[in-house]
Amino acid sequence: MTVRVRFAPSPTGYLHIGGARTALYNWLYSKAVGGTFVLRIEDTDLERSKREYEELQKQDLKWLGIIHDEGPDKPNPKYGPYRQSERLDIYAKYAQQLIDKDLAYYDFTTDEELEAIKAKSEAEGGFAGHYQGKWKNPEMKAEALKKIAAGEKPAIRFRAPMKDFTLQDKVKGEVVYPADMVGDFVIMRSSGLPTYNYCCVVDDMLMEISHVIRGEDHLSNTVRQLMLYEAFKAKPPIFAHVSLLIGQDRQKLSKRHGATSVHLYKEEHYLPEALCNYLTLLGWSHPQETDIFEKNEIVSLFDLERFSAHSAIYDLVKLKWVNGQHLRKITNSDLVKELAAIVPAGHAFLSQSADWKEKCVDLLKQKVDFITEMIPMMDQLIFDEEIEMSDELKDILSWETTPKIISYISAEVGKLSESYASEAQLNTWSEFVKKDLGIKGKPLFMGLRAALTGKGHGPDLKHLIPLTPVSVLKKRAAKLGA
RNA sequence: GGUCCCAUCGUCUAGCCCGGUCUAGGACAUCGCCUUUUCACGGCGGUAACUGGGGUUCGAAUCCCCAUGGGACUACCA
Repeated sequence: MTVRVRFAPSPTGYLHIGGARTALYNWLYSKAVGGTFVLRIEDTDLERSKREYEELQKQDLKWLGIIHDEGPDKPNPKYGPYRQSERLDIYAKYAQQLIDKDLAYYDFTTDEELEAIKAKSEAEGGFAGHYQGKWKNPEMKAEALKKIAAGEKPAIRFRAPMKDFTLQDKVKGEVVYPADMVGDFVIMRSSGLPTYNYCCVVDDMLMEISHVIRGEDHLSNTVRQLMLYEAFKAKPPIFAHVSLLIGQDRQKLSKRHGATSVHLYKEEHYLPEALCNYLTLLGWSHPQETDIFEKNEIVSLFDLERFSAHSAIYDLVKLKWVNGQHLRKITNSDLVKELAAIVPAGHAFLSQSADWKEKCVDLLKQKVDFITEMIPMMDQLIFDEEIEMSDELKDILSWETTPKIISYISAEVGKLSESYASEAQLNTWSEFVKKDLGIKGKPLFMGLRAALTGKGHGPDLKHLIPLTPVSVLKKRAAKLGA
């Protein structure tokens, strides 16, 4: 069986983190079974849909490495077009078929009348929003055609069959929808635009989508789609309704929970593979319980059997850790490139030697979880000439041995003509302090650190000092001496 | 309100389908120790969970029912 999956976003905003997750699952599955991943744009909501958002979402997907095989920019003539706004004639044609078979009918009810009906049935404790059987009068068709000829614009409503429907969902198992669950529903709006549950079915059917992996929020609606597949005498795809992402308060993930748009993570220079890694694990489990991987590494073992059925809280703390793990996997030369790209123009990092840069990132990546944190860390550790009087530093300065070390280091640093001190030089200083000044143990190392860095703690001096410009060392020593 | 879905450490989860190997495993976070004469990274260890109640069974985290809690849907949004 040829597997064809799709990701079908609405271009009404940036790519949402939840959308990215379902896109990822679809991508993973298509790769796992050698299928085709289709990108379809669901832009039938003319009010909110914008072409620029489509572009932005595509960029976000690309950033994540989720590349589609078919889509508006990679059309297959057999299945396109891929924007619903460009398929309006198709929806009209299929709607007409349903009308002809009396599986759907014209509906002239106004919004106000609808409201009234709804209010009445709710007041009676009945089925709110169920319009079953209301318009089944056969004479109404001729009358409807007359009205249309006169210029009235009706909606088209699908006649919901009064029977149970059963779905075999890959995640939820067997789901039974009772016969009176939904009433006749609109498939074509009076504006001529199709509704979601209808065009989704027409498209999935025509695009020969074999598996629909989507959010659980569509589970209830699936019964409408099942009805339509039956009306079209088409075999429904295999469905997998993955659980939703929620916030700390267990409510649906929204803006008030913080960063929910993928582009925000891109701007913050999160590693795309780290985001994919984290998102994959939020609802799917690795058979070996491995928790750090790149998406290419798991395509061979990805399947639809390992989804969890309950929703997951989106947790930035764990994402931070995952990002740090990926950061430490990047080679130093690649990391140098990444860092060079985000450092402010004219930053001292850029003018250093290749060797210096590699050693620098090697040192920094042990200290942080995000690339962006490397810049302030580097500034503080290496280029900062100022001395900040922390309690820790004050304590070290109060020892009687420390001033001796400072005056010695100050004089020694002053003698240096090269740009950087070597590790050997550091050893010489250290030996002198130990032998000639008679300082050893904690006072030696802490004092040396204070004299050279102006700080109470930090990375190993033998790695740090060769990276620190002598000019900075001189200024620090001068300030400490004063 | 109605219909549907869900329920294991604070969080993500393994185990559940095919009951015993579960005194419930892993990861994040947290705490402690080791390493580093500092910090971080790393290593080791601790605290911490089967929502409740019935039933089936020799035996239930695993199967069934009810309750409770959470969520989704209930649009001429997607």
